[in-house]
Amino acid sequence: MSEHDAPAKPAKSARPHTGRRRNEAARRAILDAALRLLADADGAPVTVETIAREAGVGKQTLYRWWPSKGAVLLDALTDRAEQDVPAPDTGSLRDDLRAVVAATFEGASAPPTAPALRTLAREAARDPHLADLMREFTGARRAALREVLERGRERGELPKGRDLDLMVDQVYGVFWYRFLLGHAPLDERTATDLADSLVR
Amino acid sequence: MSEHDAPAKPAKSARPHTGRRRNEAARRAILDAALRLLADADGAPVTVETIAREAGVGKQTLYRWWPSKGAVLLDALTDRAEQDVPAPDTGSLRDDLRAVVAATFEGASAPPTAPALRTLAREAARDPHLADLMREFTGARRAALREVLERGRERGELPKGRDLDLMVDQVYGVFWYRFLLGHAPLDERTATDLADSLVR
Amino acid sequence: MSEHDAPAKPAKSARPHTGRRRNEAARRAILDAALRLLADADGAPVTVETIAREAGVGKQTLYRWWPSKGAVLLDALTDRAEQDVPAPDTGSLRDDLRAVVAATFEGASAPPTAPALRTLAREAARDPHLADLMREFTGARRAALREVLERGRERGELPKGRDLDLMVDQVYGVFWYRFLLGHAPLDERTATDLADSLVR
Amino acid sequence: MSEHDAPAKPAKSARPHTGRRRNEAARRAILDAALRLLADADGAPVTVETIAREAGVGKQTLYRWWPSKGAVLLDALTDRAEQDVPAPDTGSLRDDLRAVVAATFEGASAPPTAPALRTLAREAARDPHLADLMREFTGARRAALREVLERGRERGELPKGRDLDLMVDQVYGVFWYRFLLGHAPLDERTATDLADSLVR
DNA sequence: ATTTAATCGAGACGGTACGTCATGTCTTCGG
DNA sequence: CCGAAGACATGACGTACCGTCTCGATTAAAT
Repeated sequence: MSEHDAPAKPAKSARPHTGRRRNEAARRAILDAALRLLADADGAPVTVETIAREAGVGKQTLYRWWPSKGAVLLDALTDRAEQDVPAPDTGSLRDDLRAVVAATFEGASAPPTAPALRTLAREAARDPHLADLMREFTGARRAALREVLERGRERGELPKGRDLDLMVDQVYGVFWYRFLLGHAPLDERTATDLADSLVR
Repeated sequence: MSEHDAPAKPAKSARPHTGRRRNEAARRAILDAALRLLADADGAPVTVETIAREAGVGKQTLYRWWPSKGAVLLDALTDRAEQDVPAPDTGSLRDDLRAVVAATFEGASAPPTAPALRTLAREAARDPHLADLMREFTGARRAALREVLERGRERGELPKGRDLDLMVDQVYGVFWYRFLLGHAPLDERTATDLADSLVR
Repeated sequence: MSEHDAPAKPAKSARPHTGRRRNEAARRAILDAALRLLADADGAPVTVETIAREAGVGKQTLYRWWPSKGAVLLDALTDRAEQDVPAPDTGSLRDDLRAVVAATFEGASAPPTAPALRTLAREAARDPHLADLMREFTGARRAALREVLERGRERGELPKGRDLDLMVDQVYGVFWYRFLLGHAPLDERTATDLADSLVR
Repeated sequence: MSEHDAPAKPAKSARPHTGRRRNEAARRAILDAALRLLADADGAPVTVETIAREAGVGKQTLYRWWPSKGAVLLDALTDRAEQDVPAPDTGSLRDDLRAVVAATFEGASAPPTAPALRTLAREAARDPHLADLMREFTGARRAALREVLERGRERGELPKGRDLDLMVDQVYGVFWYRFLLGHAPLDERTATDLADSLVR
């Protein structure tokens, strides 16, 4: 996820690489600065210029490695939250579901992540490139949740006919809808209710 | 891209301005132009400048009557789709719900509305003012749906403990989530499944 | 010289002008700021951004009225030094010539003008647009000097065969050559010697 | 514009790099490329990047051997036109002068040199380093011409009081002034007239 | 019938951010 | 250790929109 399609392209056979290598420190500085700004400015602009200055980096370096500002932001976010797609397997669908939903709600509501995620969504709205990346990102999340549901169905905890994709979207739909509009809470109670409403 | 110098039929002659009273023709021209651009440019910018030019109107006229570009866009959209909040009352919660959900899905997927709504959501992401308006707009929709649910509960079709707000958000959450990401259909089948999953 | 071709363009008959008029204060502020920077920074960059900031003006305003940074600089310089093309008429070619050359040398060496003129020449080297303007500007100067010479020739102070254009270029050639390279002085003594060498 | 992706025959194969010793072939390739670009792009930018690419050379190789881009350009030009400072000695000042001036005019007007020289002057305007080199270069030319004049004065062809430096600058002043502005010719007729006007 | 005042189209204004370009330095690798 | 490749920090460039602010012309209501 850290790049987009870094791999392969062996091409020119004999010359695997020439020239100075990518500066890992600069990459980190950029992602850190991006995350910091994303978190600090709750919904505020977050300009490319600011990220670059904050990271002590030239704008060009940023544009060299990421196709758009949004890509940096998403990268910054996922790079940190890489592993936290839980997908537990307790043997009970209800429990698994409650855990996943609660973790999703809580993870996204925690102080560093929430504003960052919000800003990210805002940026994705006008940056088609970032929108694609977001689609990819959310796709991964959906897939993880779907697996939990499939396990439950195999255990017979769900009727064969249930539309699993719809169930997944009910979870993430509620999450994003409330997260972005902010008209209702995303607390543990809600998580439990939501999970229960699905496995009824 | 349909922007910079579209044929731009400003209809100059047919709409003299009035003085003293608000010029209704200008208002219509603006809303029409906004809707047209909103629909044409699926996700494209839609600048204030463009709306004004397309409507054959000065920017100030626009800012005189709407507090922000977003307000115009939302106005343009709702002005047309004012009445279509159905809220039927068949006596059966399941049937009412199926109808509302299906109507929501279908109404938003129809050619003129879908791109407009999508663009609107995109604009709302960066325009706090429009975001507020959207909150209001979606609030009205939620209230309408909630009424349907309340009627059902009063008829005993729902247990007392059910969180009606959560049910409402499951409907609109799924709708917006799929509508904006576009990873899964918003067809009649889905509408029925979703409605049924709630009144199980 | 202040613009480029502001006049005329009656065109559309009935509507001589619409929209806000050009802000003369902004124009002055820009020219003043440009001249100040031109003078202060002897050869230093003088960026568009700086001029705009110094003048308290948006960059766009600058680009709206001048086709290039260089145009602003030249305008700033000529706008102030408009009238000082002397072209005296004492009745004696030698005296006229001495006066013109000395005035040219002195005018360009005076503290506010010299650095500005130097910067201008530097900018003209990379800005084709400004180069054109400079050609125009120097052309006017040459024409003025040529008139002095023509008067002298008519009085019989110069043989019919003398190439007046060459004489003019000897004056301005020496001036610019020394002015830009700075290897030799442009003092009154030199002015006299140069004038005398031409009317020998 | 002959820049971004010109056919760019880097002549990759024919010039393997050496290691340890300075690669004379690289030096030649750089000077040749510089001269070619200098001549081709009459007034166009001529970036370091372009020279390097055109020469099939890394930028660093360039900066290792020359202190600035301008140094390369000047080197490229003089390297070729090294010897043509004529300084003839016919015994007649008028004839010597006519020869030098005509040679200067003609040498600089020849197709390969003129655009290169023009670009060089343009670059010198913004590159202080190159400006210094140009000062040196022109200084040498002036010295050569001054010698011719001194010989003439010793032969009594010039009065003791004449300011030789001024005479020199009249020649080179006219040359550069016309060369850079291009408002009048630098032909043989002009050369003769100019020489004659000095020894009158 | 005049005045008055708000409307209209047009468009200039001060800003902010954008994405690109060139410079000169630096780092890496193969020969 | 040279040379090609190319990443890096810097900083100016010219463009796009934003929302505000004049303009002169138009026109309905108040005098």
